[in-house]
Amino acid sequence: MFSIGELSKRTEVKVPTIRYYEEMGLLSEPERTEGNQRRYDVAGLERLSFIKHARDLGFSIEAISELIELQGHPDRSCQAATDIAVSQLSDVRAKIKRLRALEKELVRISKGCDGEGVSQDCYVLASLADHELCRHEH
Amino acid sequence: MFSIGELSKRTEVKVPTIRYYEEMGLLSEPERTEGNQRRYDVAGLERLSFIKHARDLGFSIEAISELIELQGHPDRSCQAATDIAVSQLSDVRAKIKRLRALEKELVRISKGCDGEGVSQDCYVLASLADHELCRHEH
DNA sequence: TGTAGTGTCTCTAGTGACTAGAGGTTCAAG
DNA sequence: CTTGAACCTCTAGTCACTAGAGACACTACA
Ligand SMILES: [Zn+2]
Ligand SMILES: [Zn+2]
Ligand SMILES: [Zn+2]
Ligand SMILES: [Zn+2]
Repeated sequence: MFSIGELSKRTEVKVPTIRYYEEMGLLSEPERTEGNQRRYDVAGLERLSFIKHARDLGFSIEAISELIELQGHPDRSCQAATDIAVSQLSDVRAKIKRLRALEKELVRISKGCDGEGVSQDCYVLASLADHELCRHEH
Repeated sequence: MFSIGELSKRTEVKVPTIRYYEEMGLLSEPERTEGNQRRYDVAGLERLSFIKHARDLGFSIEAISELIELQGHPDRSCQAATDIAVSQLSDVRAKIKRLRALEKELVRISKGCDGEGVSQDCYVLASLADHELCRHEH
C-alpha cells in the first residue's frame, strides 16, 4: 500500500493532481487509513500510470474517462478506443499544421529587426500592425 | 465612429472579447454615447487589429501589452520587441517538436488496432497502459 | 410618435487541467 | 513522546476567453 506521496513519486504525477483526478472520477476512491489518509494498491498505481501516459500523449480528461470505462469491460468492442486515438492524432496534426504556419511567419518577422533601431521603425511592430506583410495564412 | 458590434465585424473579434481586452488594459477606454454605449474611432480599430494579429500569431496578452507600450514610445529602443518575437518563435518551435513526437507515437498506436476486436485485446489500450511499447520520447 | 426588435450594458459564473495557499490533522522516526 | 514532514479539505487563482441573466439604448418602420 502506498501513500499519495509515494504514488506521486512513482508516477511523477503531483499530489494535488492525483486528488484532482479522483475528483474528476478518473481514479476510484482509494482505501483510507483510520486517520483518513489515502492508501493505494498496485491497481491504483497502474491506473494512474495509464492516465499519466494518456495525458502525456495529449488525450483530454474526458477521452481518458471513456478509455478507462472501456478498459473496465474487456468483452466490449474497442471501436471507441480506436476512434479516440484517431481523433487525437488528427487534432495533433491540425495543431502542427497551424504552428508551422506561425513558425514561418515568426521567422520572417524576427529576422526583420535586429533590435538596434527605435520603436517607430521596428519591423516587428510594423508586421504586427499590418497583416498584409504576412506571406502565409494563419 | 463605430459601435462595439461594428468593430467586432470589421476585426472578427467577438464583442465580449473586445470588452475583455479593455478590462485587461490592452484597449484604452473608448468614448461613450449619452446612453453609455462604447464608440470607437479609427485608432481604436487599428489597435484592435494589432491585438488580433498578435493573438493569431500566438503572443500572450502580457507580451502584447509590452508591445503596445513600446508602440506608444516611438523613440525608444525596440530591442524588447525583437526579444519578444524571438522568444515566441522558440516557444512555437518547442511546441512543434513535442507535437511531432506525439504524432509519431499516435500513428503507431492507432495503426495497431482496426477497432474490430474487443477491449481486452486492444492495442490502443495496451499501448496506453505500457509506455515501454513507445518508440519515442515524450 | 409609438413600438418592435436588435444591440448593448454590467455582472457573475463556467471552461480545462491544473496550481497555490490556509489552517488543521496524522503519521513515522528517533 | 516529541518533532517535523506528509497529509487532509476547502477556496481561490491561472489563461483567454465564453455564456447567460436581467436591464437599458438605439434604430427603422408604421
Ligand atoms: Zn525592431
Ligand atoms: Zn498575418
Ligand atoms: Zn482496439
Ligand atoms: Zn509512451
